[in-house]
Amino acid sequence: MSLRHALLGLLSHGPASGYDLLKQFELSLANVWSATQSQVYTELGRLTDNGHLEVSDEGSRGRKEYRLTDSGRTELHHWLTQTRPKTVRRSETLLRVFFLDQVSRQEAVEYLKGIEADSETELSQLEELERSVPWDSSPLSIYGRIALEYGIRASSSQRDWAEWAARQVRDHT
Amino acid sequence: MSLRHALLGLLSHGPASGYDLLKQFELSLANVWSATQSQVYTELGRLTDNGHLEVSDEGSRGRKEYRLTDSGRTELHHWLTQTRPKTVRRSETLLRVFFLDQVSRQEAVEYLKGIEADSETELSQLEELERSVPWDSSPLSIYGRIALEYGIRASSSQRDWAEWAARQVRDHT
DNA sequence: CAACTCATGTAACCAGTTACATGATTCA
DNA sequence: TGAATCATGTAACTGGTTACATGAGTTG
Repeated sequence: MSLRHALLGLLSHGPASGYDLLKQFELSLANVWSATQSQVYTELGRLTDNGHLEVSDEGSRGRKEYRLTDSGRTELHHWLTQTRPKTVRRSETLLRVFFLDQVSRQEAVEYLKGIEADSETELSQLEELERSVPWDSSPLSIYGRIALEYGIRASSSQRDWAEWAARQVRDHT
Repeated sequence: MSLRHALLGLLSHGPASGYDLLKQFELSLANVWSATQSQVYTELGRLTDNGHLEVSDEGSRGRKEYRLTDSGRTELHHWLTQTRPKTVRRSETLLRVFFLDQVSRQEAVEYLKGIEADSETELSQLEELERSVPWDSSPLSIYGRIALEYGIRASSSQRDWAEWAARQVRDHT
């Protein structure tokens, strides 16, 4: 369960409300981990119950500000250093490739060209993002830049693969 | 819900039992889509109820063989040509990168070197698989080869990224 | 004062995992 | 005859999505 750790991680940079955290999921974390509103509020409740977080302030409009406890910080550190990320082996894109023999060759090429176009679009967006962020030498900047670079390399690699794959199918005699 | 379409896709190559399909998930589909035993049997029941599949034979030991109906074939074709794969934006690996500023620089480098090693291992396994399969010019071979190539490119790209990232962190003054 | 944003909470549902339960057939 | 394999089914649980519900403060 990584949502728990995403929340602990975000709160390691300082206290925030559920609403604040939700914005972070939509903005900075959008390409890395998604979370819904109901999920965030529910998990904040659980993390408070088990002592990883505490409500540090209650503001207007029912706003509650959460702060990481020592226990929460320990849990975050443990997750970062003592556990290995589990890779999810589930790609809808690739699953379809497996069954492309069920459609005409032209339809298969169209599918792969669609993937190529989507990857190209994503790549452009990430490159634009890279240009627009004022990178400095702070830790956040360094690691944010590294995460972004991952996305750039991944979408570029996927674009090249899709282009190659479409050619394989088209040229196949 | 792609498990449904994975089952339709597998059955498009001919009738099979739940048990047979489970083997396919463990072998050929392992790197693309995973499914558990309970999931497969439950979904086969649902697909039979809604007419996408039919029980074509009942063998010994309670074995039931399922066959794709016209309705099922139509659904598979529709999924392949009329719907776009949705990309899951959820990477535990990358989520951790986002919070690496919470651990020492040495721990961060160790984490990234670990990713590099894991990607390298995966790459070797996929390359070994590629060498061991007797590829021919059948549709299954063509598309299987394309799917495998995706994995090879992805793990190679991830390895390079992790190596680069570790260097960024180590050399950062 | 209407529209918008801030802000939280919960219920119902869907997909996927783990675990339990059972029994038939094959093979050494 | 005991172990392995074939074969299916279901219950309990976890993580994630969609939808509903409510209300306080801000801004034009």
